Amino acid sequence: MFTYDRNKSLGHLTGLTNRLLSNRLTRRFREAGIDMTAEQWGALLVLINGDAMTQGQLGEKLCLEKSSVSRLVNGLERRGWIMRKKSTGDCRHKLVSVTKNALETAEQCASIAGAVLEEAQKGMTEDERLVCRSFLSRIIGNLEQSALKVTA
Amino acid sequence: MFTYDRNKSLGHLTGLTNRLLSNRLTRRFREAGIDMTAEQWGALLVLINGDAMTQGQLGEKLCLEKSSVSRLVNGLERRGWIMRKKSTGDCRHKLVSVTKNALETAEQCASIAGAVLEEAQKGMTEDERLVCRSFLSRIIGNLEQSALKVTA
DNA sequence: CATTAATAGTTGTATATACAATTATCCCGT
DNA sequence: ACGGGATAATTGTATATACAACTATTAATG
Repeated sequence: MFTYDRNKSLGHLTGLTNRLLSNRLTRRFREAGIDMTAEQWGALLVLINGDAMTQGQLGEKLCLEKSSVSRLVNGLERRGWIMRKKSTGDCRHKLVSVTKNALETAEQCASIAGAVLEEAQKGMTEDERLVCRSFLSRIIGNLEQSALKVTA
Repeated sequence: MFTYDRNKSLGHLTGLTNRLLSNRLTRRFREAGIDMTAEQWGALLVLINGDAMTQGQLGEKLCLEKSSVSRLVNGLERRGWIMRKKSTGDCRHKLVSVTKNALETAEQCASIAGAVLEEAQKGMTEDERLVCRSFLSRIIGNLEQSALKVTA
């Protein structure tokens, strides 16, 4: 007969970790009166550190399907965290850039996100945290090639 | 000014890892003609190794909100992988159990899932895989207490 | 230059998830 | 036995995500 210890499965652990992290961060934002989700914050970070880019470029950095980017950007736009602008060159491109309001709130968001990450990694040394991230990076590298149709 | 290396953020890495893993597994199931998602497989595993249980118990094992369990179970039921049955004792409970068909397909699913995990962890020693999982477990333990309302 | 290819984004549809509110049932204290 | 509170599940609503189909625009090729 067939056995499989689900609690020792990497898939189980990463799924749970991700869900807990995302859930916690979104709640902290809400408690702080900031109308932003963990995923929106992830996208915003890319834009803050990378300046204006097209949705396609954003999707590439986030490893997200273009339709998912569309909807993520919808949410960010509706909340006033980003702006869309048609590119002057290629009219198919839409340039996404952060708003002044988002820039002003970013420090607080970063502080909240930092606190959540600290809480998550409590009891782990800097070295352990680094090793943990390096493992995840290796896994991502292994899967990256064919996991998304966009990348295929 | 404010800097934050998103690519070195645990949140970024776990989100990406989880997305890639789930996406890849679901696709492999589809390619094999098995109408099942990675998340459904996760739930099924709990049921296979734990026998019939209420949706609440299933949610506890999966760390899922009850409404999410409802909908996950809907999907599994619609596809014929599980059955719902009102408990004879407490009529509020619904007992969830796997179908014969699910049991028959489980071996193949486990094999596919194993292949995906192997692919994900390619180049990592058994020891490294273990350490990686233990890190994730520690993070989960740190966050578990207050991350879900159900648990609070 | 006109027709065909490719590309960027959006929208339809489906699943996964959380939170709030609702429904149905049970249990407890009086 | 009844009424109030607790509990299990569902449903409404919103976001996150993928895939397929579509639209609009650009590029490429004859």
